[in-house]
Amino acid sequence: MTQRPKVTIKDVARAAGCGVATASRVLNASGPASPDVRERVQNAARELGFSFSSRGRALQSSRSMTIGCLVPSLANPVFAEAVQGAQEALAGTGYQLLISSSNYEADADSDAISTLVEKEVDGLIVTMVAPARSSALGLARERGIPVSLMFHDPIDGLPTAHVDNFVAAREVARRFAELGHWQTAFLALRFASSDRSRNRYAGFHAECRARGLPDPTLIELSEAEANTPELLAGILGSLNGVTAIFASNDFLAIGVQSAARLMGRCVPRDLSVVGFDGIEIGRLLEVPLTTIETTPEAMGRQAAQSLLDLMQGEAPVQHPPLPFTFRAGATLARPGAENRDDDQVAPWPPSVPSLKTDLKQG
Amino acid sequence: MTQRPKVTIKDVARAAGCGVATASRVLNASGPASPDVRERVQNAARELGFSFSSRGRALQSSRSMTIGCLVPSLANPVFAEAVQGAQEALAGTGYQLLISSSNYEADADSDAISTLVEKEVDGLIVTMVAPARSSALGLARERGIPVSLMFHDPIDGLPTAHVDNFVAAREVARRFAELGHWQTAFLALRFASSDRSRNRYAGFHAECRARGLPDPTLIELSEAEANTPELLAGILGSLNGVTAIFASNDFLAIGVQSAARLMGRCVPRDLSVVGFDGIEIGRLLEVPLTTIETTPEAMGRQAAQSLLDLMQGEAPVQHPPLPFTFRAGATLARPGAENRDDDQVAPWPPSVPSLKTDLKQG
DNA sequence: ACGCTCAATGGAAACGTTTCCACGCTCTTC
DNA sequence: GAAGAGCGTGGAAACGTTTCCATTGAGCGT
Repeated sequence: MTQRPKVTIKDVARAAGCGVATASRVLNASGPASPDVRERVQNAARELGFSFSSRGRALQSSRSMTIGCLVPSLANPVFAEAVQGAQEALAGTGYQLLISSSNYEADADSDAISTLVEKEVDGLIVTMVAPARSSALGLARERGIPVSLMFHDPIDGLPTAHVDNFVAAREVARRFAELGHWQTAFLALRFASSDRSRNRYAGFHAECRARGLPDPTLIELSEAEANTPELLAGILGSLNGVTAIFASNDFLAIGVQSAARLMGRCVPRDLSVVGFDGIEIGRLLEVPLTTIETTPEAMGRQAAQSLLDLMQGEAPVQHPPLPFTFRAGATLARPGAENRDDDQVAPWPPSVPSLKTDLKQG
Repeated sequence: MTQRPKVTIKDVARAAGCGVATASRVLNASGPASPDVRERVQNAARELGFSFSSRGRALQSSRSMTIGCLVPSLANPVFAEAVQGAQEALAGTGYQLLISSSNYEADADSDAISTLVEKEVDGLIVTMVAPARSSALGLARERGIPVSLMFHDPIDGLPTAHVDNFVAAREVARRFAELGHWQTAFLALRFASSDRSRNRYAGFHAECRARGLPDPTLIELSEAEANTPELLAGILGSLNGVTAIFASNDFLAIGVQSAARLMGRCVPRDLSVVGFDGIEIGRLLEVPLTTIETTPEAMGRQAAQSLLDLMQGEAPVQHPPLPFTFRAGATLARPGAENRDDDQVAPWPPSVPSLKTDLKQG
């Protein structure tokens, strides 16, 4: 409780009977010093309980040893794990993570970037709504702050740690098709603000097309719909003829399972469901979730490592996408024969044809 | 990309043809200034793209506008949500969160605290292995750094945002007893390093005693056992006569469900399970999890608010525990009649009697 | 013995800000 | 008309470090 005034390097120097320059050299092992004075300085520092002020250091060295990290929300375990991964990669390097979250709002994440830049972080690890269009991010880059992305597709000079959503989604379409599913749907939560979700839809859509399947129905859910099985059941009920659903994340997929149960439809006999992300819990369900398994922690680690490289002055290098695996689970099966009969909705209209411009080029 | 040199307040002052003091006053609206010079300074600042250096500011004001936050791991959604809550409470105050995680290791969290203190954070929000015994935390307090805790029980002068684990666990015992359960077990994951888990066991144990039930069997799982349904099933198989299990968190409880399924035992008919935390996913399971629902986000928010108050110089005030609710779910029922018969294990020995010293005083 | 080299050392500037203080000016007031 | 009040202003110190540079003294070769 004794609010003793902060002990500075001057105090140490005085106690050791030498100049501050010498004290600094000794404590940093950054220059010559006689054994004698070295000893005195170290003793003094120990006795006074000296520790460097990173404020003074930051000012003088113009490095804050701090990295800004922006994600949509830590309440989403995918991002939380990524941050954890970044954090682990940074442990031992002396860098600390300054975090910020945007709640999936484009304005908020611009503000957040600006704030982090004003805090003079030495680098940025970012997942945001629209990194390519963010002027705040552009400003940061102009100021020479190294930036690495997570979860996004590569953008010009910005290394990104990502999984290939487009390709992964095509894999899902392939599995659906091979089992004989015909009419499918894609469930999205924040389609407008998530390029991940859009890329997944794009890949899914592309592969369906390529195989001559009708375009998948795109369904954008509100938060309320996603979290309320009853509402979700209502929506699923309106999908006549759809035998397989690709949910843009595992939570949604699990929600679909429970909604289906509510409707008295059996997964996977009456309805197949595939998720995305591969969260742990999906494996433990009574009917384990079929999903694309990704490694958010590895993504965070890679993003942090790329950033470290960048900060070392290396040229930006884009790593290949991180691997994903198709986790078989038990929510995917051939469509039940009875569903084929009431298949009267003939030419399924493409749901979001204008989306093409945003699509990833495979 | 133009690595233009940082523009400082001196540049602004020069451009506006005034002294730095005046420029500072104008830009901070912290003192008098004529409309004329105010105008000139603001224009200059805008044109030069000036923004304050928080380094210089921090050094001068001896406030870093940064708060250190230590949690065991962001991969645990309970902590991630708490951090998110803290973050939200801090949004708009100008404070940023510097995060660190210890991976549930006592040494790591001492190191982390030291690092955060050296970074000269203005305050600390902490969940650690043993806050009462941590010398690093003591050091931080000696230096006059305000500290608030999350998830822990109150300790002398430290405000903590918490839920009353002891009382909540007694509630679980009460429910078990009322339904006629006799032999119960408590499943813990990191018993040694989690006072939360110990308090839950203590409350559970105390209420069982108070009702004349045999002491619950305490089972400490390894990470591997917790995450592998097969191993978990083996352990459950050895629990003769136990009809109800209280798991120290929801993940464990869900694991028990799937292990039980593996063993051909039906939840809740053959085995009742109750979890703790109230994670969202538990609600969406085919058999919704019965659990104690807590509000980690609110905990984070409260911890942040307490810290803000502390930093304003207010005396530490301990808020009452945050509310929890018993979420009914569907994994708890009367014990099946058949289990009562093979009830031959007579006097159940108290499993961890020496634990008493750690118990919370109700 | 003298000058040279080189290691050890400390003073002082610099980093970018805020704030104290003193100075000068204008406007009021007796 | 002079004194005082009060506002606007800028110089300079301070925050804690690192680093440049000059100074000192010892050791060494001739």
